[in-house]
Amino acid sequence: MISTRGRYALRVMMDLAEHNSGSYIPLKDIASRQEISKKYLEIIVKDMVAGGLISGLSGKGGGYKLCRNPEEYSVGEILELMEGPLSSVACLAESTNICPRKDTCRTLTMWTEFDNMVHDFFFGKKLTDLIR
Amino acid sequence: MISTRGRYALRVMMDLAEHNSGSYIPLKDIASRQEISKKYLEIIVKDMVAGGLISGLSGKGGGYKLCRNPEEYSVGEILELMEGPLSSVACLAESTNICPRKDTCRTLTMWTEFDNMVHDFFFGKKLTDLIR
DNA sequence: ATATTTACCTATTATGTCAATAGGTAAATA
DNA sequence: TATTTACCTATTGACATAATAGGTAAATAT
Repeated sequence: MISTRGRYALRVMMDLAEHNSGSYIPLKDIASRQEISKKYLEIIVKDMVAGGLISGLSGKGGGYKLCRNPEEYSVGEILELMEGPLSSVACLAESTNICPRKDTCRTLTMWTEFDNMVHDFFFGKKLTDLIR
Repeated sequence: MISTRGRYALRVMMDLAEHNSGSYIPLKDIASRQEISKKYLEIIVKDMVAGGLISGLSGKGGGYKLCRNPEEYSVGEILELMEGPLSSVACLAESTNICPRKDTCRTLTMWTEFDNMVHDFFFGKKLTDLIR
């Protein structure tokens, strides 16, 4: 299930896309518009900067802004950055995580098929599709 | 992400389907074939009985067996019983959980569309599709 | 220069879930 | 009556979630 990390990140991205004037938007403004604790958003937004989704600038006139055009962001990349791999099962989440049952597993095909479907769905959806 | 509860339940169901002679199969046998802790399986299997997936009989000659033909079980109902609602977000998991933002939420359509896709996928897959 | 604004950093906390383990009771059969 | 089996209650360690708290560094306006 998608947690607040992913959901709030999407809302921050939508907020930034709607106020995409080129200047930086203070987190204070985003937090008050979205009615989310600013302190908690700080943690989330920090990861979004580290992940290359947005850029931050300190000081007066500072804040956050998008790094690219809104249509160039997929929902999938935002969710995956915040939530980790969008995998249905642990053994498909990381290549290092090798299951001893993988050669005989009767469900692996199903999980793989499912994960591909999920991937296509979320990476096909763009940030602009949400704003409409 | 699907936990051991759902994954182990699927394996128990597949095991029962493959040894579906009409008689009861002791959990001891299932646990040793599947190489899963019998003690842990007890918890899982108890919920499967309570949920009407399988029936249990105590005493000698007892154990567990399917209530229906294998092709009459969908993967979705097994997973949903063990994992709870297969919802992507909390506000779609239970009808009692009403979000104050539901009338203005820009992502609700996406989550609904996604959940429908997931539902169709897992309820379309039958237990017999896994055994093949 | 200095005050102000803002991002950024580290730490802590309460609550809950996951994946088990442990030991016992009740039921059914040989 | 002994044995086998399901079924029941309780506990545990590890981890994740959703925050809160207080401080530091950077950039700008005056």
